[in-house]
Amino acid sequence: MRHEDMAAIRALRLFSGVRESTFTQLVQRGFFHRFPPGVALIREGERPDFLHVVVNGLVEMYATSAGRETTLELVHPVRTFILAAVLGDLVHLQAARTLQPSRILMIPAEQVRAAVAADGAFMQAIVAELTRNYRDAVRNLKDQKLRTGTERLANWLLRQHRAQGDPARLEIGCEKRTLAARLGMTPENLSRAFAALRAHGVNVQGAWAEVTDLDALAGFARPDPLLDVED
Amino acid sequence: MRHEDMAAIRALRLFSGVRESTFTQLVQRGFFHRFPPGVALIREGERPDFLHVVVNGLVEMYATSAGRETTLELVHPVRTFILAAVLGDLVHLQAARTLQPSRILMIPAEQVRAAVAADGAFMQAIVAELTRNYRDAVRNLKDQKLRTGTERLANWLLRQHRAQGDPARLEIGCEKRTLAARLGMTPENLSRAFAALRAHGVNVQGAWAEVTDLDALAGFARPDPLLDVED
DNA sequence: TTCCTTAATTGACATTTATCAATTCGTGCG
DNA sequence: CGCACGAATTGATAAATGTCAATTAAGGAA
Repeated sequence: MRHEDMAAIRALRLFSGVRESTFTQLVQRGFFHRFPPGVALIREGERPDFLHVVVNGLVEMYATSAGRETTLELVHPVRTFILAAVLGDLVHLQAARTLQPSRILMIPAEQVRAAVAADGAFMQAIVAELTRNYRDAVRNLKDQKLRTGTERLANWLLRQHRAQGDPARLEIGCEKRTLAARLGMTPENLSRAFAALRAHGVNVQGAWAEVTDLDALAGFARPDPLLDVED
Repeated sequence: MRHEDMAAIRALRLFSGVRESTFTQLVQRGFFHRFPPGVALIREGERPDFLHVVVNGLVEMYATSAGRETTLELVHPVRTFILAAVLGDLVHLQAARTLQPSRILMIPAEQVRAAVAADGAFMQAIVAELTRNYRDAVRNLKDQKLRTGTERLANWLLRQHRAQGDPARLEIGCEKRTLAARLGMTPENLSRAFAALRAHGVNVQGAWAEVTDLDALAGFARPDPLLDVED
């Protein structure tokens, strides 16, 4: 494994404060895997074999029911996913697939559970991480229930803009169809939402969006610190 | 405190396996409070003072943004709420108010955090509880994104029917306006959804709903074990 | 009981969102 | 380079949901 990958993984909140021996054991018992885009990593309803860490690429968490499908989250590097299922050995409520060529560290679930029992600091970090996951889910639920599709897009753009360091042009970072599913709308309606935001200082051009009038966009989006700012 | 209340609280997943001394200290440092209906217990954006346990009555968790409001959860006895915020000393993402006269045990947040540090079994129980909360939130998000309003109502009825022991008539348990907000729709649309379900074996009469044709209702609702069955 | 207040329902209409179809755009491959 | 394929956009229409207004139903207080 590359040294900078290791450092990035070590820097994860999930491992902050854990003993060096705990961390090295977890990583050494795990293994890296490369996947092309479109590979199913996790299926709904199955039990977890590995805790996953996206080191490179992009992973989509999605869910289906009665023939419909939606995207719940996009997992960028460096982040873990399916922690809750691994800890409780519970069936996956979400499926996962690669959207881009991705390198993923897979740590055997049994190792994670053993490490939790052995290292109190790791358990503390896990409590913090689960708290974060829970609160992100609540924020997503509020976003979905309290805002229209165009408002969700506007606020997503504001969050991205900020996360990317307030650039002149921000990168969308995934196909628009994926963004649409993530925001809980159809691709057609995402197009119309982008069109509607032209009147509020947003210009889309392919995979990039230019924010020409931040105040106008914020005026329309009405961002809410409890919804749009992480802890 | 009544003995049966104490027993019910002790039986909470959150306290399963914790040392007797941990439990008694938490409860003794806490205190009971009675509230009439409609009392604001928690405000969004504030920091947690107490971990709450609903021992009696009914509490609504709700959230607002940009002038809109929605219900995220109804907390029935005996259940805790705002655990995640208490553990991390994080601002509340949800507000809480009583819907019925309620008795609530309030445990100082500082006590909870101290107990976590002192009792490993308590921390384990907390990991399990946070996992559950997270997964419930994910289920709610899937419900919201993958189903129409009428389908959410149909599946809610199926879950209630089962939870109440498959009775001939099930109790709705709250005002319809509250149920509407919980299901992410307006009271008007809830009325229409109930009307639509008459064709699928459901008869509403005031605070009760009669399921005359379970198969028909299930055929319409298309319940999903990953969505409608708890772990 | 009767009155009064609020919840619930119903209807008419507006808005939002989804669906289907038809182009257009963009990118990668031959 | 041009072609081919999938993504994205646009238009037309339908379905779902929200809003406003009016009416009915239900529950609590005098």
